[in-house]
Order: sequence, then C-alpha cells, then structure tokens
Amino acid sequence: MTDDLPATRPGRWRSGAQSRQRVLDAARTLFAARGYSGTTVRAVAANAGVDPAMVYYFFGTKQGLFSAALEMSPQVAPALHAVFAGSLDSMGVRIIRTLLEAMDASDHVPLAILTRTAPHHDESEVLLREFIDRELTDRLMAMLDAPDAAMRVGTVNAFILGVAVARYVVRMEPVASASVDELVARIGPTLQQCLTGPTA
Amino acid sequence: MTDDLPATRPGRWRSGAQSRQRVLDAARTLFAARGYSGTTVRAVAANAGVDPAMVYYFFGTKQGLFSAALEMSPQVAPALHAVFAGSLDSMGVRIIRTLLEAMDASDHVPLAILTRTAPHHDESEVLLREFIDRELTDRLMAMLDAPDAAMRVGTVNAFILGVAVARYVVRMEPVASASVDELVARIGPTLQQCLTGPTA
DNA sequence: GTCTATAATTAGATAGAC
DNA sequence: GTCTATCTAATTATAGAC
Repeated sequence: MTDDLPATRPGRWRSGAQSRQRVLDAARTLFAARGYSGTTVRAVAANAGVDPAMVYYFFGTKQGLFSAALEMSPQVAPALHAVFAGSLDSMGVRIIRTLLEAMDASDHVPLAILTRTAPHHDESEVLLREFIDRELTDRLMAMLDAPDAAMRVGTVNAFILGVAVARYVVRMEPVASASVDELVARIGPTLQQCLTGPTA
Repeated sequence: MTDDLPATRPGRWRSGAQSRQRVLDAARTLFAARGYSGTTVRAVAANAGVDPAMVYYFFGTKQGLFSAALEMSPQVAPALHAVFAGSLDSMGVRIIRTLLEAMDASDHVPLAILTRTAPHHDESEVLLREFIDRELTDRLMAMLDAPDAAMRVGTVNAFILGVAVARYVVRMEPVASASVDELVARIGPTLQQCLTGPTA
C-alpha cells in the first residue's frame, strides 16, 4: 500500500511505470473492497501515494482505470487449460481447486473485483457473465453429452459462484478460512455429482 | 414507479403514509439495482414522484432510508419456521424451495437488496451474514449431530448464496429463468447430500 | 405534509507550470 | 512524469415558507 517496490535497475523504466503499477494495485484493492461508485479516484491516488491528476494522466477516466484494473493476469489461461485437459469424471475437483488457488493468489484479484462489483456496476456484471460463459460454461457444455447439460452446468456455475462470494466477498465462516484442500474434498465431489451424477 | 396507487378511502390515512410507502418502494428498487453508493436520494425521490426533501423528512438520512428499506416483511419468519418443522432428510428441498419462493415474490426484495449491496456496503455485509447465521446456520447446526456439521452447513450456505446471486443478481442462465420446481428438483437433493450425505 | 432555496461538501475531470 | 490549482457538476443535508 505504501512504498516497497524494488529499484529494478534505476533508470531502466524511466520511473513512470512504477507509479502506474502502484495506482493499478491500489485501484484493484479499493474496487474490490468498496465497489465502483464507492471508490473515488482521489482515494486510489492517496493509497498509491501519487497525485490524483496522475491517475487521469495514465488512465484518462475513472472508467478507464476500472477497465485496466480488470485485466486478467496471464497465468489464468494456462490454469484453465489444465482443468479441461483431464478426464470428465474428475472435473469437479479440478474446477474447484483451480478456482480457489487462482483467487487465493492475490495477484489474481481481478476475479475478486468482478464478483464484488458485478452486483451494481453494469459493465462488470456483463464481464463476469461473459467470463464464466466463455471460460467455463461453453467448454463444459461441449464435454457433456446430456439433454440436461445446460441445467447441470448452470448449477455448477451457481455453486462455484456461491463459494467465491462466501469465501472472498461476504467472508462467511467456515468457508472463508478453510484450507483449499478441505474445500476441494468437500465441494469437488458435490460438483461432480451436479455434472455427471444421476438425475435425482 | 409512477402514480398508480389505489385511493384507499381518501382521507383515511391523511395521505402522508402513501408517500412514505412510495419512497420505500422506490428505494428498495434502486438500492437493489444500483447498490448503496450508486443510489442517490434524488433518484429515489424522482422515482417515487416526491420531492427529495420529503425523503429526509421521513427517514432523516440516506442511511436511515437504507435501513428502513431493509426491514424484512413479516411473512419471512413463518416461512422459515416451516422449513425447520419437517424431517431432517427432506430439509434440502425445503430450504431451496422456501428461498426461491420468498425471493420470487417481489415484496421480499430486502433479501435481494442484501445480496446486491453486501459486497460493498459494510452494514449490509454484516446484516447478510447475521441474517444467514441466525435464520439458517444456527438452526441447521442444532439439528445436525456430526463432528463436521460446521463445514456441512457452510457448503449449504455457499450453495444457496450462489443460487441467489446467479438467479437474482448476475442473472445467469439457465438458473435465472428456470422454474422454481425445476430448480428445487435439481438443487434440493444436492443440498441434502451436503447436509446428510456420506463424507466423500 | 409538501415544497423552494440553499448551504456544505465532494466528486470527476482539465489546464498548465515545472 | 509529476504536481498545483481550479472548474463544473452532483450529492447529502438543512432551514424555513406555505
């Protein structure tokens, strides 16, 4: 939150990129904590230790800052690829494990921002839906060959969305503090049942 | 949203209570749609067809209006009582059916406001957690006699939270448009498994 | 109860000096 | 790149007339 960035060979990046990164970090933290309209550009600037005008210099508008804060880190794609590489009958545990590990790593906060701001910010609501559809729903549907595939995937989506909200947004115990392993052991099989289990 | 209230025997309520109710309705709609900081008192007043000053006359502050909008309707308590009246092994379907029917009825919007504003408004975050704990977690824990009761109830909480968010907040298909019966048939048994099923 | 007028504050955004 | 100064608009909230 304050100043603790490595020197990174002084003069190499001329020094501007560091401020930009600090603003981005502060923005991610605040958007995730207070939502879009609850976050002020001034507060972001203060937390980043720079002048409010710099934020506009870098990102143009508050909306531009928000969009930049939502950029996914490059590790997400490979992780998701691994999920769908394995067999269908162990899909449940891989989905929940990948989700939890991705969101526990703090450099993947964009997903946290989405689940936090989606409720009241139109753009993030669309983005969240699109992200889930593109990365999860579509690929899952392609693997399932059942007439009720849509509903099966829908319940899986709802469940993992709930886990994400409970753990990272509302922080409801014991889900908020449980270890990844324990949650995977609990939730993985349940997801699997939604996906490939018998129709009740 | 505009003026379509019955006369209700003119002069009976002196006419003030009607404005108050319209403000409350408009507030519920807007808080649910745009969150706390995204909703302005002026917008609420405009949607209610009254002057902004009236809102302050009735509710003092914006926060007061918010609290008033969160008052649960009196039908909630009996509905929840019925959930816990039945046997433990059909608890899953009763929980999800009660939740869906309560939230589909538009006069129970407070719950929708909570799930929508909790992410970024501190008070609603606490209120949502307390509501779920008091009305669900505590009573469920009392009925379960297992060492892992907390985790079982925790996953149930996460699941129904996810269903609520998917159906009423992010409106993710097919959960958003599915019938109550279909969702109950899908999700009820899964909840039941979380609650009383074998440990995976 | 209802409205006008307005105070006090705060937000997003810009121009321009250094 | 960075900051000072500032403009404009919107917001919460109040005092007081009718």
